[in-house]
Amino acid sequence: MTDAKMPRMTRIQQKNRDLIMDGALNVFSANGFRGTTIDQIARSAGLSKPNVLYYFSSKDDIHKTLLTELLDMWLAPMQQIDPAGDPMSEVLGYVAAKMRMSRDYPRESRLFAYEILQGAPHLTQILGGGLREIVDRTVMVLQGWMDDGRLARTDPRHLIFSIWSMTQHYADFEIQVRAVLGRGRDPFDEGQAFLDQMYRKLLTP
Amino acid sequence: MTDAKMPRMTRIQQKNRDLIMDGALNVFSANGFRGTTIDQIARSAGLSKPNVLYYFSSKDDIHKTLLTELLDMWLAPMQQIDPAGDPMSEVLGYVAAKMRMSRDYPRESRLFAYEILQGAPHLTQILGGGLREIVDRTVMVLQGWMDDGRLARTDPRHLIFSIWSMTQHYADFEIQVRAVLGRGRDPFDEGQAFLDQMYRKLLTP
DNA sequence: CTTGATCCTGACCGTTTGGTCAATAATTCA
DNA sequence: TGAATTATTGACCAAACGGTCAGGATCAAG
Repeated sequence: MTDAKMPRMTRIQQKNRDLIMDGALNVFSANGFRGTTIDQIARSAGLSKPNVLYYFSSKDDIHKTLLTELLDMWLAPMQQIDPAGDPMSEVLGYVAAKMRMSRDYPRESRLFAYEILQGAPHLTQILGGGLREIVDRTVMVLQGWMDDGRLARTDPRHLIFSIWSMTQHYADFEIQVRAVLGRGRDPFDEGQAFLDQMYRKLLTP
Repeated sequence: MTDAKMPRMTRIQQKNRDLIMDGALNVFSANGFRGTTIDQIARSAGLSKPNVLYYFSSKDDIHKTLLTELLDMWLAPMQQIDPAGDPMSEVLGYVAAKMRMSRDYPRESRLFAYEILQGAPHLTQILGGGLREIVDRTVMVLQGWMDDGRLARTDPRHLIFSIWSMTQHYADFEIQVRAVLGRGRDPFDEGQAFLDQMYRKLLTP
């Protein structure tokens, strides 16, 4: 689904577009859209500014492409929840997966955080459309488990919000977290342990 | 502590500085620091750009002043936790207070969210200094309650992180929350109910 | 090697932006 | 009232920024 749509893509095109996406992710996630210049992206990608604009028509184009390319990967963990699995394991597994995302892909987390904060100018369709459907599907699964008495009753949608906010907090506000915890501690390990305990307690029937 | 330090402040100065602070809060919280122009602040305040720069020396100055002026108010709820009060009520009261802040002061929430996301260029001192002390004090109180068996054991610092992230999520990512919930629902009321239930369950010994 | 397509860049352009300043208006107060 | 202080603004500047373009370099294929 990723690259099959454009068979006529040179190795150079492939490589440079990848470089630009990575550079753009660096800069956008650190400075937001308005705080990012094409020059910074070019420098981070190791290319010249006009060369960047040879592959993408505008800064907006880069940003939009980056968001849409990363969205699937970003939402993947929720879609891997298995309705046939053990409820507690599935939920805790999802929490752990999201926590791993925050640790391993903080740039992506911040990129989306900026976008939503900004009012999601490039994601409005997805927010009201695809995302809601994905959430609804998960809500059904959770609701089913609760109806079966295999999970304590809670509002499934706010449960999802809580997982999103708490896991992404460790990536988006990492500086604050580290400042409060001090040195020599691993925010992600500790956070993972805390969340595991928290959701086990909350969701045990 | 707020205005007593500068007795020689005209009514006009007082009024215009307030207008600028409010306009700046509007624009900064919506667009972030780099996404904000002095012209936008001036327009939102109903003043001209040079007039804004008559009261503040630079855009940076406006931003810094705004952050420091709002910080106390932002951290107030945590300092109102009463070590002599009932543990569960105090914690749930704090959660409710933070939730009310998200509903009533979403601009402030987003302002700080942008700042932390950005790497807190204007708050580094406060993050490593004052904030940590305030948190430490609260951590002591919580730890005491847990040691006395009046609250279930958890990591107090990560408990605080969870409260911050979940309550502020409803302000910072309000667009996403509303998109997922759909119309006709009150995110803040529902969120408050969810959090109340969640923390009651988590913290009951 | 030749040719056509792809790739790359220095120089450039118009606009936006943070900030300045001299001049004018309004306010304060003796 | 009148002088001194404070408040306000249009015009302006230099730097930064998004984006363009003509022309040259590189590459793939016959």
